Amino acid sequence: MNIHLFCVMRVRDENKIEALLAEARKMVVEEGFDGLSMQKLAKAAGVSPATIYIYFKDRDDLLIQLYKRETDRFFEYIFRDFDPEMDFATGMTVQWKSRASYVIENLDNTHFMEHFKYSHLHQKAMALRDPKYAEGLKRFVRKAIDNKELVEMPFEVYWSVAFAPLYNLVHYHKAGRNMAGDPFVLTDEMLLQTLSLVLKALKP
Amino acid sequence: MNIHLFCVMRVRDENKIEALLAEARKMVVEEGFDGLSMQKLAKAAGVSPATIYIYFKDRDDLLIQLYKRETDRFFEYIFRDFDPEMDFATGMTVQWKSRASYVIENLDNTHFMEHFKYSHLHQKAMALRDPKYAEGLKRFVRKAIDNKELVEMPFEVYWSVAFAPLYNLVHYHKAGRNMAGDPFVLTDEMLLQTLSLVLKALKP
DNA sequence: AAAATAAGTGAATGTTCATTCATTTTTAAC
DNA sequence: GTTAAAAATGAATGAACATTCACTTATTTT
Repeated sequence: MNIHLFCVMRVRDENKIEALLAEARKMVVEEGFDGLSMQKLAKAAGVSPATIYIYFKDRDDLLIQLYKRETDRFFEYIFRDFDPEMDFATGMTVQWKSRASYVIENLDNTHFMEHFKYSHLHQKAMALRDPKYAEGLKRFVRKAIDNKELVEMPFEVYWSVAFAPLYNLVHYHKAGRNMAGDPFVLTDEMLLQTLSLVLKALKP
Repeated sequence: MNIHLFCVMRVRDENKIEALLAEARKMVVEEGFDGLSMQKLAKAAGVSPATIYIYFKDRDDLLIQLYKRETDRFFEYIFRDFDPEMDFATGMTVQWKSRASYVIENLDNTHFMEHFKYSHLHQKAMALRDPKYAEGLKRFVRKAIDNKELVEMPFEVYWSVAFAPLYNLVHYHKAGRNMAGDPFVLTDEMLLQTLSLVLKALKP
């Protein structure tokens, strides 16, 4: 074994990885998981099919890495201004508005993340998640319940009441239609009203 | 043209259609849309691949027909005991509990419907929907707002606050895990609490 | 500039895909 | 039991699929 073994090497091209993942996301959002083929992806990203396999073990690995990257970016953003020690109303508002602005500004990324949650790869991908963000939110909720700022409830009930309505509205917005097929555009006013309804539900 | 043209004919085998759709749903739920191939489906349903094309135009048509069948069955069930003329608290409770019991008892069907909503076929499938159910719910909401039993809000905000938390909880339940990867089993108590939180949010 | 090594490739591999077609089977009316 | 017509089929088709491999290119240390 040579001491220089890890020194003589050409650098990984991060731009290629970026391009591949961005194109893959676009293809999945536009045509579904069965619309993502490795040869079409290679062409769209301007590389050879073989190059994909330098950076990713296989197709599943590429999708899992993409999901991990998307969730990392998402969590980093929404926890930037959030502190579990905030009082409940402040913390909820910060957390909710961060999520809202991220998903509105990143409709494709959000669509991909939500779509991925229904795939059989989701289980495998969850194992790679950094638990620190979920832990922070859990601590925030536990503290709020202890302080009587939040009705006592399981964490999953809290999460579902607090955030599921937001993602549902954004899904309509991305489609441009509501559940009945009517045209729909999400407004700031609707977002603020939804937040206030959610707070009303959760506060004692 | 012969008068017997429409009399001499072999009957369509509804069992085959049932078997095909049931197996297709199972394959999509277990392996995703890219896990559904026509040859594997034919084998699973015990027919020849060519037989599928007697009943369905192509793969997309099969998926769209399946989605239509699932949503029809779902809406028929949840509107069975519901009447738009009910007062708000009663109507909401009936509607919510119907949805809850259907989705809990039909986890695979629900998973398929939710998954399908993120596919590019969803737009096409929505055009086939009978609008009568959505109309009933809209009338119910309009009347509740007029009667001051429900805060004034867009229909989409109402729907999202009212029902999105339920579907989110059921998604965790089906996976057996919450968003953080912890084991999760949905209980009746959680369902009832979620309903009461939602009612609190919506009532003036 | 030579040597070393990873990055990158185009063409090829064998497989699986959706779909079709020539043919046979089943059914129901006569 | 003959006839008509749809139902059903197995085998075949060509396209598209994920992945690999022998090879070339680029980069850095020596």
